[in-house]
Order: sequence, then C-alpha cells, then structure tokens
Amino acid sequence: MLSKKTRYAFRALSYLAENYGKGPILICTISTEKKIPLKFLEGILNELKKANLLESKKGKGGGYFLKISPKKINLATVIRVINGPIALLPCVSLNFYEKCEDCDEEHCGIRKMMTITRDATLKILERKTLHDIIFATV
Amino acid sequence: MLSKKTRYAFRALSYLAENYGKGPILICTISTEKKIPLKFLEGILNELKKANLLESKKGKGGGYFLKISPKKINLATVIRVINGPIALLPCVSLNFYEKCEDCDEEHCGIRKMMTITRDATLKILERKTLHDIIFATV
DNA sequence: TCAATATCCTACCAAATTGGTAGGGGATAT
DNA sequence: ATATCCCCTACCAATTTGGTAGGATATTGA
Repeated sequence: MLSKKTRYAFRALSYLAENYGKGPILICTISTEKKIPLKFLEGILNELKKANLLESKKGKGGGYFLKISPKKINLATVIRVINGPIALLPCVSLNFYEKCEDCDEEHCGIRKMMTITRDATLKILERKTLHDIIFATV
Repeated sequence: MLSKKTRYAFRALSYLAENYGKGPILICTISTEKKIPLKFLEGILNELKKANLLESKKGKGGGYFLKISPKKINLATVIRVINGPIALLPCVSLNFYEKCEDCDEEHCGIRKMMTITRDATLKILERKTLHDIIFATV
C-alpha cells in the first residue's frame, strides 16, 4: 500500500501538472485546493524538489512548479521518491536492493515469483505518467 | 513491501508444500529448518489455518499440513491473509476496499492508473502457486 | 534598505504498526 | 495418566506514519 504521504504527493503533482507552464504555484494554494495539511505538504514538495522533479522560487511571486513535462514524470519515479521500493521484497528491488539473510537467491523460488511480479508492475508504473493521470480524469 | 511475517509465511508454506502428503509437521521442525522464531511462527500457522489453507492435528504425532494441494494455493491468497491488500490504494482494492474521502472515484486519474497496476500484479500473483515456488527452486 | 513574502530547516510529538516474547490452557494419542 | 503439541491472551520495544511548531533564509518590490 502507498502511504498517505504518497497519495498527497500524487495529488499535489497532478495539480502542478494541470498548471504546467503557468509559473510558480503557492504551497498554500495546493494545500487548500487539494486539501492537504500545509506543513506536511511543505515537506513533500521539498522532497520532490530534491529528487529533481520540481523547481521552486522563493519570495514574492514564488512557489513550486514542475521542472520537466508531465509526460516525462512517470509514476514509478514518484513512488520511489516518496514511498520507497516498488518490489515486494528487498532482495528483488532494483533501486533499494538488500541481500536476503539465510537464502540462496539464485535458487529461491519465492524470489523468482516476486521478480516476475515486480516486472509486471514496473511495466505499468514506468510507462504511465502524470500526463496520463490528468487526462484519464475526463 | 511484504512484511517479515509474510516472508516467514511463504517460507513455512514452501516447507509444508515440499512435504505435502507426508502427514503432520511439527511447528518446531519448520522453525528450526526455516529459521523462523518459534512462537512467532505459531501465530502465523494459526492464521493460515483459520484461512483454510492449513489443517492441524493436536497431541502426540500432531502438527501442521496443507489442507489442499500446493497447486491450488496461489500467492495472492497468502499475501491477502497475512499481509493484507495487494492494490496500492484502498479505493482500488478488491478485497479490502475503502472509499476515498474527497475524491470522485469515477473521474480520478490516480485511481485509474492504480487499477491498471493492480490488474497487472494480480494476473501474476493469482496464477502463481506454492507449487511454482518449490519447482522454481531448481 | 527595509519590510513583506515564501520557501527551507530542525525539532518535536502521538498513534499505529511491526516483530517479537511469556506463559499457560486445552486437546489427543499412547 | 501423562507427555506431547496446538491454541490463546497479554505484553513489550522499536520503528514508521502522519502530523505540528517555530524560526532561518532567500527574494522581490517599494
């Protein structure tokens, strides 16, 4: 399951995607518009910025905006930044790999099944983007 | 990510699958063989029993054993019993559905993407069984 | 240059979840 | 009768989750 934080991230990003190219958007605008706790949202947007998905501008007329086109931000990237691994087991994760204790990975049947599952999931999450989210909305 | 408990469940079930048809297996045998904390394992096996995947026998010569063939126990079932929902959002879950607050599900783009993801994941997890786990081990 | 605006940073907090442990009760085969 | 083995309840520490509070820092415009 995705954390509430990740769901907030998606909602904030959708809003920024809808307003792509219109200049900086205030945190508090996103907060009230998408009903996300202000200070909590602050942290989320900051993380997304550090992950190079967002750009920010301080001072009057400032705010947040997408650094790249909504078509270039896929769902897997967002989930990895805010939620963490996509694979169901650490020993199967591409970006958050951790070795299994007491298990010969080469011959582990559980691992094999989870690898197949991960590939099927990633095939979707890496192909779908913020653009798909906002244009599926109709 | 699957919890450690779920991983224990899979390892215990694999062991029982390998010994399918050989009568009851002691908790403590599974515990030492698969390196799972005894008392913790007790609870796991009990839950799997309540979910009708296992059968148990009390007293001397007792133990646990699979209630049905390893070919008939798919991975999605196990995950749902021990870990919970498979979908990435509650509003997309088939077995643990919860309504979204503040979101028109019919027109929610995030939901649409997560539904597609869920279907891709389930297609694998519902098709693969304990039998596939133990025979992928070679 | 100064004040207003807005992001950024650090610290804190309560509640829930996770990964266990402890200890005894109850059923059953011999 | 008793040794064996599953079953049940309660407890516990560590981590994660979902926030809040308050100020530091950067930018703009008057």
